[in-house]
Amino acid sequence: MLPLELIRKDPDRVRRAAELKGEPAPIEEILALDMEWRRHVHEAETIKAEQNRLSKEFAKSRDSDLKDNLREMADRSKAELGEADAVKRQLDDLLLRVPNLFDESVPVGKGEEDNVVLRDWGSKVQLGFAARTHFDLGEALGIMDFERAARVAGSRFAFLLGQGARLERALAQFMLDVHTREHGYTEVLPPLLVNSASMTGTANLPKFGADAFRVEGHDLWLIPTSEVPLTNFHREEILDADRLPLKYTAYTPCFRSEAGAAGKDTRGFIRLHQFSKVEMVKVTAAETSMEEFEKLTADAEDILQRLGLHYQVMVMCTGDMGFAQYKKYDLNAWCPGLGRYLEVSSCSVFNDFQAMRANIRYRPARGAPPRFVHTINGSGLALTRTIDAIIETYQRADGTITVPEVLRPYMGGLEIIGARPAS
RNA sequence: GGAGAGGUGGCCGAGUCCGGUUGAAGGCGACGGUCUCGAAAACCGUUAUGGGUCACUGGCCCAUCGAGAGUUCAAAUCUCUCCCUCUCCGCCA
Repeated sequence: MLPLELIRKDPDRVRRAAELKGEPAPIEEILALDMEWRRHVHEAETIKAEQNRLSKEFAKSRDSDLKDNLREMADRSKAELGEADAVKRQLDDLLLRVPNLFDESVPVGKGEEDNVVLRDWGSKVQLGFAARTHFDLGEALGIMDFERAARVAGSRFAFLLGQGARLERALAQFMLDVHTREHGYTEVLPPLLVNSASMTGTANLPKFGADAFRVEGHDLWLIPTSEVPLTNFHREEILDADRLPLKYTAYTPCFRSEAGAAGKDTRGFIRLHQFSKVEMVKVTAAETSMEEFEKLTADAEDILQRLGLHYQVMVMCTGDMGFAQYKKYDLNAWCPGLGRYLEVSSCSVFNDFQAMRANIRYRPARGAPPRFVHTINGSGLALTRTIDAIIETYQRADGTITVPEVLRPYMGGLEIIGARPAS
């Protein structure tokens, strides 16, 4: 969330950012409620101060007139405080619905069409034959099964089998190894269910509850991304500055209801209720967040490059970057079978927007007052779609798939998926 | 799941029965100072967070002892609900 102080001092800036993001922001209501809240708080505290003073006097005098007077004061201060709390609750709820500001470098735009490709790496693979889709190849090879998944769970689920399942395991190992050994991240195996406070901390609540799965009868949600447990790991903490930046990575399944995505990407291993992802999360000091954001993006790109996948880096425009993000890059990998790029990573910097919600602070120097940390996260990478890009990029004319060299050690030396045994 | 014990400041730990100058003793740690060539020891001092307000590089006030509600003039202390931790039993991977 944004500091109330900022909305008081510079409401126009907040209004403009919300407008360009295409998000409604209840600034007028907030300002009105803020005034009302402060009026009640001031009144309540004034009465309470006097009541506290006289109460000490009563402890000595036991004067019955004074007691009557105090009882009346207690009623009044309680009533005022009740009013103040009620208004504050409304105010806080509205504050959680105000979108984040965005960085100067973010292009202004309305939607997808206004995103800007910053750079690309590699080039579209020349196969020399008609490219097939990953789901076509995957089903033919018996490494993907959508039909049985529909029977066992429902639409938007998939089975990976045999060398396909192994491919995902290999990718996860490979990514985690690179991030932990070379990029300096700490590997985490987090809870896959989190409470509402955590979901609010990362801004998945209150606005986006419909996108996640909730466990019936419990205050628990299936994580839509491990960003939620990783970022909330330090919720309600004050960290020492010399510990920053903290860097975490986790391989987990992610669960999304995909409400509102009806009819979109229904074919293939693209938009599922459950998919897995290696996530990277950084907790940084305010001064270094933009730099660390670029580095985190580079860490994700490093994986794509080692896998030999052609991709582009796209900076999301104001209208497409999301409610909570301060700046966001999407990494899109080329899939020749689909004939389009698939988003395999989304890297975002939030500044203190999540930190304020999750109340994660750090002490810049000894004795200095605490400040909110900045949080950053990005996929490094989404496993499912990376598998799609690999299958489509490394497909061979006979429908088998070459295993990218960096993955072979993780696949027991296997070079080709689907090859018939030599015997 | 059953029975019991407990959750207090950066940490340890009093206080809770018998409610009141206790935002909280004492210890440890950390920081500043005295001493010393320097260090250690000793001694002195400092050491929570959020918020409101004002004649604002400071003062005054309010809140916070797991969370929430209640009783009371007054709650860390009494009552209720919830959450969490520990021990034992049961059950399991």
